[in-house]
Amino acid sequence: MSNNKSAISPIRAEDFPEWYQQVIKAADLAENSETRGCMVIKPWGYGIWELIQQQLDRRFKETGHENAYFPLLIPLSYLEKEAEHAEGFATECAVVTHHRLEVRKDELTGKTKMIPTGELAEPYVIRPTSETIIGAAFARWVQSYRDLPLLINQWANVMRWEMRPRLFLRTAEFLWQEGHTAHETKEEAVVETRMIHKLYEEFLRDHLAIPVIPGEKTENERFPGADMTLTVEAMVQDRKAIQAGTSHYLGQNFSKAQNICFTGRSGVQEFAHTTSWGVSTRLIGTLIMAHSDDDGLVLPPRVATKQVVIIPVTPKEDSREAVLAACHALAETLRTTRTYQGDAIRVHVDARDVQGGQKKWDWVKKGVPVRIEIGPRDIESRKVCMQRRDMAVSEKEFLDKEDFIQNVPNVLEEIHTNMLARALAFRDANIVACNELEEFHAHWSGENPGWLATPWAGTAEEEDELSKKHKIAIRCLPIENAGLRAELLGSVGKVCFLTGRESEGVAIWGRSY
RNA sequence: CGGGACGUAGCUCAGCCUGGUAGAGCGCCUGCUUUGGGAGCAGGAUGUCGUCAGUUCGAAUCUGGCCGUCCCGACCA
Repeated sequence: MSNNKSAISPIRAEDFPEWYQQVIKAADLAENSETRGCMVIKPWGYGIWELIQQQLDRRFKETGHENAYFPLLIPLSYLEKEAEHAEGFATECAVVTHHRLEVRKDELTGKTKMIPTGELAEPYVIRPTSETIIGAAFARWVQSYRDLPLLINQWANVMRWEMRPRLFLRTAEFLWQEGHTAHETKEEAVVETRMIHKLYEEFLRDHLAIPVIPGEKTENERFPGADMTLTVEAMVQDRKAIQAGTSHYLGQNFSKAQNICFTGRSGVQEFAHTTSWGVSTRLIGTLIMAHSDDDGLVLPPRVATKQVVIIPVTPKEDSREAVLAACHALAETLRTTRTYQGDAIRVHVDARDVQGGQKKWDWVKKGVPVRIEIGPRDIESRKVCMQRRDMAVSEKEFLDKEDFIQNVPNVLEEIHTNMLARALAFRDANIVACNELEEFHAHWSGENPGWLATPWAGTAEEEDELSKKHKIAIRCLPIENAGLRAELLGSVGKVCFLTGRESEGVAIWGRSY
């Protein structure tokens, strides 16, 4: 039975937030758990995270960083050391106050109750981020300028008691990596901050096929306790912005608060300059919203746990075995002789005992880049039927099997390139220059307004007022070569649209997640 | 954390107003038919009705607390 209905309901145009949740469900990526605000990441979702981890971890190590691990629980007093930082996180901390449970049986009902006892003298905070406890370790580890730089990363979970959780985008507990480094000079620390910023930009582009605008946050939007916060901002399909990664130069704020000091080259005690930077499972939410369509998830090939799925077509019992054998043989050939981006092609033969149409749609919804069908007729003609997730579900291409085998890496790369180009075209079509205040105000009344690029010389208070009024924010002040169209940048004036003062640079405004 | 809606089978939901201990569709299992495709027919299994307490002879149904989900707002490194 053919129909032209989409696999996901509602579709994006009808109800974007609901569509997002349905995509996650249909692809079996994650689900809400019984713990408030926390998700269970299911194998198909966790597999994406594992690939993100592997590929990022490789790059961190190439740039000189080492992994370590620090405690989940942070003494409350540590958080109190840096006032601005403490305030920034105060409202979203889970606190551990007891260290044992007393078992009590209700005499009447026989039910068991667990009562927390053994109150702690000093409560612990479940880390919302680890600056303070890693800083405390750095203070012990650093004695001399010869101990610097210290380049540490940890893969960990953190917890922020979010008021409005959303799968992957904002969960109470989430997985991330947090880099923490300490340097002898400001210059070195800033170079580190920018280097990681660039690394994130490239990772998003080259691995997740998401174009981002690299830029700096204004003072209002900065990480609590940072001197400079760099961000990579992605636009998703409802034209909202997602901060996909951040890299902070923390100055000497944390080193002074935590006494990360060392004897410098001239024999004088100096405070280290520190940085921190991170990306999280929010990247998965970002890639879902950036790429998926009304038939479900669309996975960028590099983070697809299965890049090619082979579906046997077995219309008759007597040819079944031959078809299955051909499928497994093709899978084995692809696995052992072909690579994509340095890794063996990840191939899967779907030999489940379910209808072919069902299999096909399952893999469409899961976003597998390439689907291959092989039936008795294809074996005879030495062909395969290829379908690509970046094309319409109904589109098929019959290819000579040997050509296909040769071409698989190119096809995957083509899908990646297509996805990136599509996302880039969408983003560019939805950022416009704005030089007039009236025009600026009018822009935000639309349903899903895109972003504005404006000249800007306002104060923090003026920025705050505009932000609150329209529920927007300056997403970033783009750095040089941020990848924005020259035509767009060319039409941004030199005079601030709000204050009339000479503009200090371009600001990108948008609504965000 | 404020305002609103909701919580019944794996999923989507009906039943609740007018209390008498559960239903549909989809999914699942079995069989037959079908087979380049999200199929059809027949039969079958599955629920301490979110949780705790109260009212009552009796609670999915009435009342209250708590927990959770979704939407709007505040918050969001």
